[in-house]
Amino acid sequence: MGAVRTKRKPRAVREQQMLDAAVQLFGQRGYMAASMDEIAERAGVSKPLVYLYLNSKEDLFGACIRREATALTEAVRSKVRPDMPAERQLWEGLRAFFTHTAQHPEGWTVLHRQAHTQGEPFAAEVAAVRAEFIAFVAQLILAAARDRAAPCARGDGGPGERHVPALPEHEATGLAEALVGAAESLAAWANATPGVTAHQAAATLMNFAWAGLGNLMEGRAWSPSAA
Amino acid sequence: MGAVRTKRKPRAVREQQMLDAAVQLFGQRGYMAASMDEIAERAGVSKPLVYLYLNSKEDLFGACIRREATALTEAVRSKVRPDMPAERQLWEGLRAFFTHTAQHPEGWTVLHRQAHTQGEPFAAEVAAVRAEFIAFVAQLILAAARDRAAPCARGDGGPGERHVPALPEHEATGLAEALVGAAESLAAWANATPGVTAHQAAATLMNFAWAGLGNLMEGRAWSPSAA
Amino acid sequence: MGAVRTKRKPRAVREQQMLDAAVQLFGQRGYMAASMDEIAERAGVSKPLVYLYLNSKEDLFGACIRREATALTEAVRSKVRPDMPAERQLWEGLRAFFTHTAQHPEGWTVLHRQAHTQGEPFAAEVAAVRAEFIAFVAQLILAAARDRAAPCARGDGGPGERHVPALPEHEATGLAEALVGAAESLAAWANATPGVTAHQAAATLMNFAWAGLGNLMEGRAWSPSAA
Amino acid sequence: MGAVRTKRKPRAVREQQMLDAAVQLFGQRGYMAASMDEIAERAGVSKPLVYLYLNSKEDLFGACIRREATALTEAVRSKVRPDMPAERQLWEGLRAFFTHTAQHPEGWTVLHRQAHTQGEPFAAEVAAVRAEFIAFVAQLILAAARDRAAPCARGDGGPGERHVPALPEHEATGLAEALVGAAESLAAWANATPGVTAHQAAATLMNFAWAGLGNLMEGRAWSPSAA
DNA sequence: TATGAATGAGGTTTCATTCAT
DNA sequence: TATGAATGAAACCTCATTCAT
Repeated sequence: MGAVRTKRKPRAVREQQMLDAAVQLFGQRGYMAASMDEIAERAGVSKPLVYLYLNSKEDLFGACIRREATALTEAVRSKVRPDMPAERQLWEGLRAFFTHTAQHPEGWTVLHRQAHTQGEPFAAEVAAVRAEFIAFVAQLILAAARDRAAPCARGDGGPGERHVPALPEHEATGLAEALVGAAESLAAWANATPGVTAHQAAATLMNFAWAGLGNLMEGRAWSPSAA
Repeated sequence: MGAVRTKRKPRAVREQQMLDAAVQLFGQRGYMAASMDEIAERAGVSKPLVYLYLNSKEDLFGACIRREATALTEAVRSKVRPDMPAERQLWEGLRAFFTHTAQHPEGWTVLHRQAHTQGEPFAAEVAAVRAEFIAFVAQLILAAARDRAAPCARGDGGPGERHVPALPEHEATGLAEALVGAAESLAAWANATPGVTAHQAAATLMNFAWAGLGNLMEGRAWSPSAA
Repeated sequence: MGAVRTKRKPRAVREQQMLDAAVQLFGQRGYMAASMDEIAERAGVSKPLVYLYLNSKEDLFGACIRREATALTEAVRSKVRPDMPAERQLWEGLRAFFTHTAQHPEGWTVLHRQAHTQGEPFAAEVAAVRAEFIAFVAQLILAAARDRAAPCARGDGGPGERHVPALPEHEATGLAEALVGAAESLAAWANATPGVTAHQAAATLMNFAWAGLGNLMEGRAWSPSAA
Repeated sequence: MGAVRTKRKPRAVREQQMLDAAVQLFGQRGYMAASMDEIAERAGVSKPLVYLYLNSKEDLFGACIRREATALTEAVRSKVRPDMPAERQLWEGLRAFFTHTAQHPEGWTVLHRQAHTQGEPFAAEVAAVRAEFIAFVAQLILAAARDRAAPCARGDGGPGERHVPALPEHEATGLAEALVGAAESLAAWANATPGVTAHQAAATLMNFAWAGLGNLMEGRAWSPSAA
């Protein structure tokens, strides 16, 4: 069965067909359970052609990961301008993220679920992309901390004013990790829950995170002793 | 080569050996890449015995998931008493969660990474456990909302007092999803980052989440128009 | 069709069946053209069993080479006693060699034809066995040279007597190489020519070689200028 | 990667390029392990062109064998004149043989090693060439026998003179087989041993063979009872 | 209870070969 | 003349699973 087998397309076209099929199947079944037979069939080509163009199952998987990671990164980057205030950057970034993952659910599954599961070449590859995201978010958090601190610094300097130290970088990374983790989880949830839009998911997360971060930066840290 | 093969142990003991081996290997290699041969060898028994006791690879994987899910649930439940305030419940629950995942990294990997990537029987099983967690956390959030609302309600009732409506359940679920997602992510991060203790991970997450939730419940919701 | 598939034999038996089949097919078709499918079928077992016991096609081929090389070496060694005179040792060795190669033609083909053809692991293996043979024959030639020289030395010592220098080792190796090459070639010829017995082949080669060697050692070397 | 692909060469040139590449690869890897892909690449042409000119892998291999066999035969034949004495013919022929095999090692490998190991079409082809060589050498041996016998016959006819019967043809063939086998073996040995020249190899073999043959023809046959 | 012996089915990969231009 | 695009067939190898003891 499979797709109709059209003939004699240029290489680039066929390669995209293959990657599309592969992302779908890797997303649905996982790396090992997706067979090259099935991928070739869904791409509408014969198996040898897949090997001719993409070399091996591992290489094919790697190509999928790279394509999807690049697409996601681009989608987010294109919406985030460095001259926006940090808060706005975060909001736009999250919206782009949830929008993209909603439009490419299999791609997102491959990146989020499957790539980690396989051995070192792939785990490392997605880990690198993810680390970039984390670092970016950590920078935003630090920038936001400065943004909030500035008005205070410009304040009256009266006796009640507490100096707000810059958030330690190490702490910012932990927070970024939490935020990104929450985002990843919400993306899967939004994809699986009908009626939840990307906009809503982004708003939920901003609600959850932003105000909390604000409090935190103003020195009102939560402490176990309070509980 | 393989564990020492001692003889004639009672069934329960043998079964635990097998599950231990299986959890290790499923965690390290994934469901498909872990072979029954290797599992049997690492368990120190012959392959037919594995089949005699656990029926099939699928059943074995299911048994692993159930055992690990139960253990994790138990670990958390045993630390959370319903008569604690919601905030304390959340704190203790998170601490238990991070402690357990740190002590059973392969089990956590099986639940978090591997179970999702296989077909329906397992994804559903682990999703069910996760849904319980989410529901529990959502309840805590709603309870906390009430806790915070109560003092206000008991307040002076002066003109400035705004009535805080109960957080809508749907919203609470989204927040719980985000919190649990953040927790899962932090668990993996803490396991992979030397020097991060379960205590610290829990505190980071409380810091991140709790204050924000508080703000949110007091009506200071974040809104995109502000950005 | 293949052999009748009898059941539940002990491992050692099955392994010999497999090696028998493999030697036959490797001999007839060559390493690459012989398929594991066909080997398994001819051995009367399923393919996975071949892999279970012999690991891989390469290992199987290696096992064949080692078995056949050992058998040939043993056959020759068992007939050659170091206390025989060199001439007798050579004769008995050649007879044993031609007898064995006549009785195990496929084994001989594997050693002589196929093993060289494949990459390094095997070429080296047979080259090692062959080098042992060459060295052994070279020793015999040198010993024979001494045997022949001795009576002369015990001669009258008159003015006509020329001292015969020990044959240089390097030369002996070249001669041994030629002799062994001739033997190898004659073995194939004898196998392919009906009516030529091992005894005759051995006698032909002794005729060809021994007298010539004798002349050579007595100083009557052939020289191009004579031609 | 691969040879530079120049354009529009006449067919004969292209064919030689292909045969050159094929002989190299068949010699290095063997018939089955050499792929048409690699041959085409090394020849600097596309694969369909190889098929256009040479039809199939089998035909290509056959063409290689024929080309190399013809070249070797020509090289030897051009140095051997029927009016030379048999001894001289043998010496010149051997020298030409060792010289040619040293200059065309892959071609020699294809003829000596690879052609035999494949199925019937090729083994027969190279066997035919070899049979011609053997027959030629057998004739030389018989001729030499007559050369040697003649002077004796013309001798004094004194009482000690034994009549030397013409060497039986069957015997001559066996001896020729041995000689050619030795030559083949020495060719491989000389190719693999640095510092051994074609001249030396030829001399070694003449030394080994000629004197022995002489003895043999003079009736001093070796006999097992002597050993 | 426990295991050595055995296999059907299916995986990835490669190859010789052809079509359409 | 020459080639990029494409594939049927078959190779090696592994796995989950069962049988007979």
